[in-house]
Amino acid sequence: MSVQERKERERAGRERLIVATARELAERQGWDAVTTRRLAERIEYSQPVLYSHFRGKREIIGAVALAGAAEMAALLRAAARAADGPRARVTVLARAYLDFADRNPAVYDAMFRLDGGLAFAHEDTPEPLKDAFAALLETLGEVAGEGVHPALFTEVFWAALHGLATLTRAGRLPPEYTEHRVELLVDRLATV
Amino acid sequence: MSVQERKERERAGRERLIVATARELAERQGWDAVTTRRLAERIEYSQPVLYSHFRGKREIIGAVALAGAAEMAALLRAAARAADGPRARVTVLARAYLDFADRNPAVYDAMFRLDGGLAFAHEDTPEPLKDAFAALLETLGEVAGEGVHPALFTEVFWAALHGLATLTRAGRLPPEYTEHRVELLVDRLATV
DNA sequence: TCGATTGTCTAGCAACGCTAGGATCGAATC
DNA sequence: GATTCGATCCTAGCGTTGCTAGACAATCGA
Repeated sequence: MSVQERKERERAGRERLIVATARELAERQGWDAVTTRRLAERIEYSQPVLYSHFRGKREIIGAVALAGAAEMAALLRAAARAADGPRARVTVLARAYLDFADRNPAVYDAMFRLDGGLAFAHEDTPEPLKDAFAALLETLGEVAGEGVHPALFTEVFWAALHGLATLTRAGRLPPEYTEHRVELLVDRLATV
Repeated sequence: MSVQERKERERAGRERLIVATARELAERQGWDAVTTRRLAERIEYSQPVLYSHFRGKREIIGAVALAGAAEMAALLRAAARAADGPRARVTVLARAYLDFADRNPAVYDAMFRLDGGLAFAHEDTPEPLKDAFAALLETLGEVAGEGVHPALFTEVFWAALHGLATLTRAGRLPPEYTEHRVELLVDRLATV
């Protein structure tokens, strides 16, 4: 029995290694550089081993996305806790979101831009993703305003942040005015 | 002299054929299906011919993006013209934008999600892209509000639309409430 | 009519995601 | 302690990708 448990532990450890290595490689050189060959080499196993853990590259991206979502949710909650008052919380939340996207572009892409084979906006959405949205909702729901559904408000606010994050990184928006854009967004969207 | 002109016309025609075929194929089966081989087969030339017109696949995506930008700019202006009053213009503009993204997902991706090797937010940005932004600015600048730079306001509004478009199509946002989100966005962002 | 130039194609390179099938190793049995 | 047997892992290879070198043919100027 203990032998089998040890094997399962080792297997789980190797799986974490795969995900962490994929993330690191993607963050350092972009997702295009995350090939099954390179990834296999880094973890010091052969290619087929990857396929005993994941169906394919897509699922590896999905695993990175889930880990990232958990991390992001924690960061957002920590940021919100550190501010006083609904309005201030929204501002620091927005900054924290964009900061996360800026510091972890590959993880952010795995979560929201790439196809990681994950379900969204359904009841079978993975827990970490639902929780990341919940983290946004907790703070943004406070400033949705009268008669506006908090979830709908959160979706709109989130979409705006997502747009700013992706367009800025793609070079579509000059980065120097990000702070002004955030201020404008919070000013207009948040009631109070 | 006339011979050379004829050849140049034929060459230009073939280039348009390449771009149109790439667009059609991408729209029908997604950009992944747009391989140099398939594209060459459709235009009834061999692969290397593509490389005598474009540096590579990236530049073909870029060409599709430019054509799409011109088309989008015209559509946005037509939509805005059809509405009376600044506020109504903003609403139809937003709907027209999301509609374009929804009807031409591959072109939209070429413009704003994929790397088409185009410059952005610089003075050497291609004219069609600057003009598409200008089309947004013309309508959105009217409702930026006192003391808010029209371009900055346009960027924020655009980012929100872009977020809604991409997150919805990726299945991150349920599509059934799109109209409510647009209403909320216009309500809050537009002054007047 | 002949050489040069232009245009196009065939063939092939390295790298990709993914998989079939054989070797190897460790645990359980006699 | 030797032997079987199943799980584990690797070698090798398939089909496809973007892109290119070099051969070949058609066309033009002299």
